[in-house]
Amino acid sequence: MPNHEASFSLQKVSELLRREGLRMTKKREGILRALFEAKGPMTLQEIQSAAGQQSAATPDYATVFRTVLLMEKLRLVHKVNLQRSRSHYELSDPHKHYDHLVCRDCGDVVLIDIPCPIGDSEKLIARQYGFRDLSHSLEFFGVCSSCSK
Amino acid sequence: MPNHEASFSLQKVSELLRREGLRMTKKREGILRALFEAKGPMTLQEIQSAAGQQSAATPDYATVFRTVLLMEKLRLVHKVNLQRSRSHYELSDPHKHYDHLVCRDCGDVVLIDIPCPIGDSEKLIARQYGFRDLSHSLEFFGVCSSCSK
DNA sequence: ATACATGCAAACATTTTGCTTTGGC
DNA sequence: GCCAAAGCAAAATGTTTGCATGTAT
Repeated sequence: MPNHEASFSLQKVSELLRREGLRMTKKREGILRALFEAKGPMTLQEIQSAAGQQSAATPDYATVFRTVLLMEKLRLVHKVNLQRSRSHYELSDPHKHYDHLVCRDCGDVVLIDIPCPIGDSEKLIARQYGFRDLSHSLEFFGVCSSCSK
Repeated sequence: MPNHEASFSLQKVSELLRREGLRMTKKREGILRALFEAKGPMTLQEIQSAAGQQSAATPDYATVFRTVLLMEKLRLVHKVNLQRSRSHYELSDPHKHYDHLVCRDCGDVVLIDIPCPIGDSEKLIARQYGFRDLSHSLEFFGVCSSCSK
């Protein structure tokens, strides 16, 4: 059984950082673990407190901010648009592509793992508009069943 | 030739407001015109200054904020996720569905009018997850040709 | 006359930065 | 020991609100 995790693990991130002359620290490890175990997109605050439970010491907010920024630059993490005041982040694990379904009323977020209807469009658009290195972000908004009552 | 604009005009918005006991004012008209004539998603600041050019007096920022908020509640306007610090807004004209292609480097936004591959998924998802009243937001990110050089 | 709409200024939330100290290699 | 990372606190940015004033009906 192929282990997809293996291609996107702390190990790998560690190596990636090394190659850039950067370091894998306890704090970064905690932050990454938090993201690995996330049930859905997280705010910086949520990442911070989840990271705190991973290892004893809760990282400073600025540390979380800068680490997530770094991961974003390395394209290991990306923002998710949930139409809220704070940003939410998620791992860019190529083996887990999730789109999101958000309740406009209570804000609940459901991960939907539909066979992504976008992959083909992506190539087409890249060619047509001369863009390269495409990715996309797809969110659905609606009213969930509890809020419909 | 059917006039699609007719179903989504100042007139119509005016009536909609009336029905809610609200008013169509000069300022609101300017703000709406700015949105009608938008070349792409706009920030509140951009809306403010474009509205100022529509009519002589530039509306206060708070007025723009509250007007856009109101239009959002009426579902005439929605936020677009461009992964920037400020929010961008766009008319929810049902006859013009645009998805966006954003350059990760220079931030340029291109409107793409592809035959939307999502409509079908929407119904499916609504049924499967018990959500109603679905809409979606789809953005592509990549590097544009100028930035590739 | 009565609300709704606006402007102005202040409050708030969140993100971002500067600088000092700590710690990985 | 050197340089990156972390912590702390302050600044910057963007959004939201309160209240007094203006204006449409």
